[in-house]
Amino acid sequence: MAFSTGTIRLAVIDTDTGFIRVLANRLDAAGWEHRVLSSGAPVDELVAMKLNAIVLDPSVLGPEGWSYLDRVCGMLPGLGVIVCSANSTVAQRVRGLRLGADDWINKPCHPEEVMARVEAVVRRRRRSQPQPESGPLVAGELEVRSDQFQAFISGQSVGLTRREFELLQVLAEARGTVIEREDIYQRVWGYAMAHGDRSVDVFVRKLRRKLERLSAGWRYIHTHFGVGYRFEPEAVVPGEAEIPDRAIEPAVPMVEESEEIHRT
Amino acid sequence: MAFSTGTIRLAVIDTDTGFIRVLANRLDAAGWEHRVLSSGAPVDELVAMKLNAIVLDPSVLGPEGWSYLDRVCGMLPGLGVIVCSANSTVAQRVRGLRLGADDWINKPCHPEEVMARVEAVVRRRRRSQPQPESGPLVAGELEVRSDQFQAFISGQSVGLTRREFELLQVLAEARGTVIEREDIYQRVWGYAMAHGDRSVDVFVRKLRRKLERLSAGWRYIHTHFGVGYRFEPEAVVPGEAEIPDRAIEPAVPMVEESEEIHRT
DNA sequence: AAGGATGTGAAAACCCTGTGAACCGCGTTC
DNA sequence: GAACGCGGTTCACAGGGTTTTCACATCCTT
Repeated sequence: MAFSTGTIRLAVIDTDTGFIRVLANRLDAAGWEHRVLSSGAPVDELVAMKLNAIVLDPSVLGPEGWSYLDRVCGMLPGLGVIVCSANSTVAQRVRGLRLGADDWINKPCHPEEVMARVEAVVRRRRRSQPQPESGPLVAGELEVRSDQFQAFISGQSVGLTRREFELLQVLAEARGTVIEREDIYQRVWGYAMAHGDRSVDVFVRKLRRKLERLSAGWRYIHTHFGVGYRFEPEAVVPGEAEIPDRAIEPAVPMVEESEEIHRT
Repeated sequence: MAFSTGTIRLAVIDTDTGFIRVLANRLDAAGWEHRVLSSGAPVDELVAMKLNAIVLDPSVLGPEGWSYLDRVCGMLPGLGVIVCSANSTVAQRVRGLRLGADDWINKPCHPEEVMARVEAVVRRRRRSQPQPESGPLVAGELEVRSDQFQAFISGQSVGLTRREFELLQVLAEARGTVIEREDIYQRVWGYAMAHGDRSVDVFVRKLRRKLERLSAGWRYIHTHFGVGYRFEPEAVVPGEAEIPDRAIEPAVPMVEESEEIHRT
């Protein structure tokens, strides 16, 4: 499972329009979620934004700068704080860093460097902060627990192998979205899928079988012909199941055909 | 692994005598344990020093600078790396930070600022693991006492060596959670696991053997094929003999039976 | 109906873990 | 100073679980 950088949520607190515009461009290009604030937001608002880091120019806060910095660092020990100011002195930088800032950059500065420093700060924070562990993902009767590398149905382990589990996780995390085979392969195997490789199909088969054994009344993985697969827990209606002429795949009841097997 | 909170252990890799002398004075005054190296030490030597951070001037390494930086950051993800160089370009700083450096300072610089930045980096790394040390951890018949670097079963010492104890501690602290081999190695040995290293397996074997000798009725360490190990005390049910009764592939047999290769 | 795509079952290839023992480096003992 | 005990590392092999590969059946779109 190779997560790329994992997108970063960032807030920029500054009023220097030139700097902001250039930086925002780069942030957009890199796909970071960001927001620009023209004044110091209350700490609880920052909390609500669920940020990874903030870039702060203390000059927009005036004399309140130090106390604001202190408050933010104290209240949000998990937040990365990068100060970016013009004309700072050594004493100021030392004071800021001791107060809890993670880095202090001098303007003018290159947006690429700002981003690299934010990355460095967030990287180190993530490494040490054992992730809050997003609670177990639940869907239908299924429970996917990433801390166990395993899925459970009514408390029982589904007995998935590592690959099977990662496949399920990739699909389940995209709940409701169709993912193409190439993407699935890329995300689970970590490299590009060779032409004609059937691994994904085979693993979907194994997954379906194991899930079905413990959760017979539900269907979780749906096929989208010519595209890929989609995860979506759906209770099987007794009446329209088990169509005799298609003993193998009742997961695609004819009634829903246009919905199930449709290449958009 | 767990360093005390106060003092910082630092290595300075530089040959700039003026800079070194001034910095060393401050470090002494602050009571930091430090060492000056005039060339890049092999990674395993750095490991042995149990450092919190290094301050590195890549110019002493010549063209090897980048690869050295890469190697150090890759092998010692827990080490704080502060690069301190003269005449660096934005591109160089970005590259260094992306390679894994935590900060990049330009010379000339004030020693106080260097120290403040080192503190900031180390603080980031520590902030999360302030495990105020809970009392002795008890699991099944086992009692893990970190204050004695030893585990006990019904009052008797299990006779663990240091590595064995640290392995047990890492696993036991994560009670119930599967930990991957790479993570285990990283946390116990302190640096990245080389591909193909079997140390973890060997130590798990030793641990299991010693635990079993004094607590025959319990199993503590469970294997998760293709992933790693999980600590969880489980009483052995007399009725269920260790008969590897691998019946005719029930596909999802693992309800709660196999004890050695147990994947929940 | 043709042709490409997916479902299936099983064999073959590959990789992981358990295990015992040799091998090293170090500090202690004789 | 050499032998010895200890802890840690590296090897090699066995056994078996996992992944990949195949061949064929079935299904969908054109």
